[in-house]
Amino acid sequence: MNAYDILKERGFIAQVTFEEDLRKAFDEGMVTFYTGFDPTADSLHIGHYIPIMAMAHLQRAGHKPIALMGGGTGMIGDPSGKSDMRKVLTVEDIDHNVECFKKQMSRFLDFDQSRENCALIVNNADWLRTLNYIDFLREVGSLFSVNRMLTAECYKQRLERGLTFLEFNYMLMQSYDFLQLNHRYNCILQTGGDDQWSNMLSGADLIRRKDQKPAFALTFKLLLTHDGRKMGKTEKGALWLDANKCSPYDFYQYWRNVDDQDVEKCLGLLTFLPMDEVRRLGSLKDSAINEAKRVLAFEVTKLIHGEEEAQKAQAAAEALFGGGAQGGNVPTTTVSQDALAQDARLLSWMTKAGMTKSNGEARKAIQQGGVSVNDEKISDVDYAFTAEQLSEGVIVKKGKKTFQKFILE
RNA sequence: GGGUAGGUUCCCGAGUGGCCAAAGGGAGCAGACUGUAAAUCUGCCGUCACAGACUUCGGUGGUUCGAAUCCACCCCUGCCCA
Repeated sequence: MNAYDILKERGFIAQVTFEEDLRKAFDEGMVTFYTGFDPTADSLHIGHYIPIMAMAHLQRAGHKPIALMGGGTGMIGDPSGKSDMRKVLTVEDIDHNVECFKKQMSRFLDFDQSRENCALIVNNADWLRTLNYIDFLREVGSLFSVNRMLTAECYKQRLERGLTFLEFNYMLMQSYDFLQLNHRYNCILQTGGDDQWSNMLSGADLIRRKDQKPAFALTFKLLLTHDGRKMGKTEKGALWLDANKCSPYDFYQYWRNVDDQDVEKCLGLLTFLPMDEVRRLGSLKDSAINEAKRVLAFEVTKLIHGEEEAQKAQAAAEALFGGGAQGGNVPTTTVSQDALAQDARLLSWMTKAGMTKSNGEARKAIQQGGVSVNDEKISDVDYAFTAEQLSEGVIVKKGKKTFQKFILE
């Protein structure tokens, strides 16, 4: 099956240039393609996941992925979809973040150098940080029409709110990246999120105009819920792929709780399950669809955190929601003797464990009857743990879905 | 640089001397109903040692018994002009 059709069938594709030519290129041999990542944080989050999955699919189909780290462009900040100018990062921050990204990506892409289509990681700092301004203007700047740039959707909004020259240049930088990758690696396709469409188009255009060579752009759908909200936001912020920033259990729970209407879409985009299976699971109705959600949560957690962690998360979830039993891998907080002696109150421990944002919130949850300890509802706001209790471990439940285990050190 | 409109709690957005921890909406949390779903209804929604106290309305000073509200200077943002 053609690589393009695989992506299409699984629901990845939002916009493409020269659809038929690109499909043909995939058929004719190995296509080298790239996706850019802005290293503005020290972990990837779920928003990066779709492009990475797409890269993985394409690599499995025999094509060669390049993950381009925006070590240079990260110093500018992409204005697309941002209402305010981004904070400008230091060189040290960016270099650190690039390292973190590399690690996480190696779970999905094959970097084995002995393969012809092994994945590459390239940093655009290599050519951007040493760029000569005059040369750049003559070589690239002369090929861009400001008039046309101003009509691009990504700038329109910012024109009303203010746009700095620094940010305005982002499009040129990104286009120049594509040109460089084309020269260095014969890369002919850029993929990315749909919010990048205009930047990507201008890159492909640059190659076509400068070198009269074919170049393509392909965007993926953003991961949205059926009613158009961005997926992957939790009360703690973005859904990070790093286990320290978002535990495998929480990660599993997020997918276990997706809306019915979004299950099939998520299975197609976020797992490698065959599409027949995806469609079967997606067609389940009423409470039967919980089966599909279990599969989704397990598969996605497995891809990101490994099979062992996924199994632990699933076992913990099933024990907790199945009723009573002390699940194995619930997020756990260890309590030292000293700390207990200082403050044994339930509400302050809930806050320390991150179940609630403040003691006040914990207090309110208790007052409203939303907290139980070992399945026993707590109504006393001043409820305190005892050492005997904690030596066995205690499961605290807030609301229907938030569990935390406390155990004496 | 000049003129002008602004900067309010997680977000949007009211408030123009005491009745303001600050309307309304959204998000979030909890309760009911459910399928660990959605929709709906109800309560909560600055912090704390929680019937009380403390800290917030761009920043710093000032006027006042009392300031988110008035004054001065400063910082930031939009728009118009150069």
